[in-house]
Amino acid sequence: MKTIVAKKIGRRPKRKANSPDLSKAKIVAAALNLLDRRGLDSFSLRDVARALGVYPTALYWHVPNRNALLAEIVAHALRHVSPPTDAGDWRIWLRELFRRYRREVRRHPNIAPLIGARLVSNAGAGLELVERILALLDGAGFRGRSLVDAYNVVIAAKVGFVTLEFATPPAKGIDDWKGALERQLSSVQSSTYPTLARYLPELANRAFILRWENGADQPLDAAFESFIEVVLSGLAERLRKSR
Amino acid sequence: MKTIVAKKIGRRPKRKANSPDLSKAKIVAAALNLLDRRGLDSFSLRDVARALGVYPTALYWHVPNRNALLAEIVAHALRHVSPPTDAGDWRIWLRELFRRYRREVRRHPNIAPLIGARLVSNAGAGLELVERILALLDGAGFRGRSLVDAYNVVIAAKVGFVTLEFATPPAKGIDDWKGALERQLSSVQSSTYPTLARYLPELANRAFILRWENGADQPLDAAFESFIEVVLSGLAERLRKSR
DNA sequence: ACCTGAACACCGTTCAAGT
DNA sequence: ACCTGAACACCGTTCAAGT
Repeated sequence: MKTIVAKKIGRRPKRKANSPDLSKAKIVAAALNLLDRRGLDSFSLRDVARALGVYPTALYWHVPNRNALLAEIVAHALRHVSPPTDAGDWRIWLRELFRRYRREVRRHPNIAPLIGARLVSNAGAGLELVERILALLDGAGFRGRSLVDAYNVVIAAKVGFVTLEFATPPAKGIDDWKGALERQLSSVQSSTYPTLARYLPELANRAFILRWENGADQPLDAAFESFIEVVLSGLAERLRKSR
Repeated sequence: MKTIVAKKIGRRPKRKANSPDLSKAKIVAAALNLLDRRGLDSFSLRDVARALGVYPTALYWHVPNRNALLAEIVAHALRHVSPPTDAGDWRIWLRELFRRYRREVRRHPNIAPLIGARLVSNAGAGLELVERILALLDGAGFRGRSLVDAYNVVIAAKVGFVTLEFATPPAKGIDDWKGALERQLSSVQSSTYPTLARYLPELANRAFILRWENGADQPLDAAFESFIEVVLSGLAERLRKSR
């Protein structure tokens, strides 16, 4: 009797002293940690549960399913991409946004296959950033359909390059795959592929399609900066023409 | 008796009359067909085997593993992206390349998560296209590090936008996910997100992050064309500066 | 050479049961 | 409310065996 009363009146019981005390935040943190270490191909809910010392099915109280958890992981990993404070020129602001985004993804490269190629992680970051980009482009002078297009160009540029740069290597049979690629490259003849043969030293493992490591091991810094400048000056050109 | 002799002497026995007669080409074709209809999330080797009327393990004689098969699928789906014949200006050629690439991906939208986000499909298309792009950029005037950067910019642009545009919606719980997104958008207040609220009709389901269908149902034609022009004029600008 | 067939070590998810 | 525990319907892959 007393205990029942105490339960009803006292503060929250805390279950047991050293109970796992699961929560969505803990699950997401453990899952991101696992994803960082093992990659998406070997990521499983059962491993997450194991890491938390809990039954696999316990996760389902806090998370609806695997895809939803993956979306939460992405949102959590990118929570600090929040836009920088206003700078004068819109180009400076966008440049900073692109760099910050890449910097955050680089901290958790294994989320790359989840950001560009899956719609699930869409609005995870909230609409704050969307509003800021729209306001910025509006302020720069984009209007109507031009603004919609410019917005899509910005997002595609922001996410596209980074998704490619950190694309995950195959988990299974990586050695065979690497070997095949290296053999393919080393057998390049200047008679059949003259330009490729000439530039091969600068291109091998440092250019898309011709690499066997991703941005986690071989960051494409120079290419990324070029990409930013191309997009920014291209946008500026479009703005000039639209008036 | 007769049959046995005929078997030994006659041309290749064909095993049985209506035998599956498996081959890598047949497997890839069946697999792509399945991928087109069901999506990557529900794609399985066992289903491929079922479609071919064969034991799952039979596939392993022709294909080393699942990832390798996925790479073959992508290569097969994009086999017609071969570069168009030479045009005068490098910009015209690249514009045509971008459009052709998107057109082919659009025929098999479910390969999108395999192209940008997985290194496995790297050199599947062969080095022919790489050589042509390099030669084109060299001819346009890019040299040394500028050429390497320009090449990476071109590939990132070519693959990036399309990967995003055809990013796959979540297979599980799609209704919940859609509902949540639509509710989030319909609750946008002009007091908190003024620009977003103003442009919401043009943006909803027609802009990255704010859509619940991908390019297969809602193609972003205008945005794609803008993206191309931004990249091309940006590259031209860089070329001007580099001399 | 090419496929069958059994087996292994996994999955995500549902649902009843406990506390 | 939150977790255990059993169970279901799957996976990819290895390996021996058949023909």
